[in-house]
Amino acid sequence: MDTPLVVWFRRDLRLDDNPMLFAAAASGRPVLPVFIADPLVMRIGAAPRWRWGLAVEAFSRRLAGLQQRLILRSGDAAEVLTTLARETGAREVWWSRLYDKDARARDLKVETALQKHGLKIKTFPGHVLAEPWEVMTQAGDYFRVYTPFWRALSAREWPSPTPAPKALRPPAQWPASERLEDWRLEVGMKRGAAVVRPFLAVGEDAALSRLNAFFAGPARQYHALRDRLDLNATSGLSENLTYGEIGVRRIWAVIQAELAARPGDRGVEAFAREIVWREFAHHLAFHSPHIVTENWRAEWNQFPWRPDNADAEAWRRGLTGEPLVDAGIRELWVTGRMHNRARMVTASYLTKHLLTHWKVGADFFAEMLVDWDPASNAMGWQWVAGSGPDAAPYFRIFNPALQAEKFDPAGTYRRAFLAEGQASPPRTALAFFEAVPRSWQLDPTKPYPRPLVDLAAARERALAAWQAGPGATASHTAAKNSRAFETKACKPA
DNA sequence: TGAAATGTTGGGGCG
DNA sequence: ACGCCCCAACATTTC
Repeated sequence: MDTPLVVWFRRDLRLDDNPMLFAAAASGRPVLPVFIADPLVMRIGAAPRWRWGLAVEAFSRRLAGLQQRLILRSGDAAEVLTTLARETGAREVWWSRLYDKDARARDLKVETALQKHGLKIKTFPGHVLAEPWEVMTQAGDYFRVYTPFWRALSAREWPSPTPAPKALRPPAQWPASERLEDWRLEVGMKRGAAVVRPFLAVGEDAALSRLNAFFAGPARQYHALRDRLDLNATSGLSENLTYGEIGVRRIWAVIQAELAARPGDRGVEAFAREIVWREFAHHLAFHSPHIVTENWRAEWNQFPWRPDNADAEAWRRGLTGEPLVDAGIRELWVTGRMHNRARMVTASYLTKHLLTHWKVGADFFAEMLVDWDPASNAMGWQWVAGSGPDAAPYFRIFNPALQAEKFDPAGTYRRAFLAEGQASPPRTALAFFEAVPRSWQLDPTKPYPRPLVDLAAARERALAAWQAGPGATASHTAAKNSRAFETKACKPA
């Protein structure tokens, strides 16, 4: 068999810890790497689409180091792959599996179409540590609560990362490639691209540097400091994981090595739990694909969420008048990302204080986040909203003022992103005004907006809505009632 | 990976 | 010296 293998890259733009590429190298056959600008790439949000292009560019260079190329094509994936196979004589197409609804629907369509043309398909793991069907309850069901999921997953060993291939056999002839610039992936970013670009760490080398820097520094203190908005205590790897510039098995291997050297290290353990939250999101997206578009818990379908509205627009613009909320949103405009704690606070504010549907917020994040991932984004929003997995037996409403006191005690984070009222605002705070559309006519010297809502009153409103709906049927209420009933019924007369 | 209400404790002021 | 009150700080309970 000397026909070339088509290896279709999507969210696995790396050489290291890439089981598909490792197998392709081991096969000894000519390898034809391809990236396709199909609707799943072209129809995502502006920021992730742009960032994906940067990942493709970096990965092309990496392949060039192996005297290889990344063929670029655009169009329907099934058609592109069929054409490419016809042009090159390839009889086999490989890819790394993805698990969210849209990707699976696309991949299934591609598989069917290619098989019709007599092409062989082979798919590989690598995007997650454990395949979604590998971590199940005793009863054979999928986990709906994080802690038992964590216990089940972390108790087991998972495949080691494969090394980067030293060589990849090129095909006898290179098929034509489109030019990345012609895809205009940056077009939706407008003024944002220049502002956000300096905050990115693009490509496999940058990702590995981040991993090393994290374990050389913040990892030890991660358990204590990861929630602090005013410190750089996180790994920043979400941006790279999204496009597969680093593999989770590589990260897991480093975690295990660190834990072997320092058993019970609380910082490293806490980091492992965050990595497993990502696993949880992907597994949920596989087992309950509706999580991306529908309330994960059906009892939330009657909740009086407001559709998109003027308050939500103020939220998107970082103009709610609630300092921590606006700081978070402006961090997103300026850096393309947001600290996880700020994501929770801004999401809680939109869904509770502004009583706006989580999908409005999830859509905005999908447009803006360079680390946007359908599974993580959906799970995160639904978790905060209350309609998702791992719900607490009470209505979780973050108080932005209290969260600011706890996680930004000196106001450093807020000052970093809120220019108004500062004599000489930091660059990051001013950058927000360069990133947003001019048509908004924002001006850093104008006064900071007054609060959109009274926190206490908005809290009461949300609480009342919950008690009238999901809270009335929540399991804890039922359990409490039945306990009370039992007590009465069982008490001797 | 919540917040507020409620309960407990202990120190200090003061009669 | 003592009891009482107040309140902050912390812990626990409740939603």
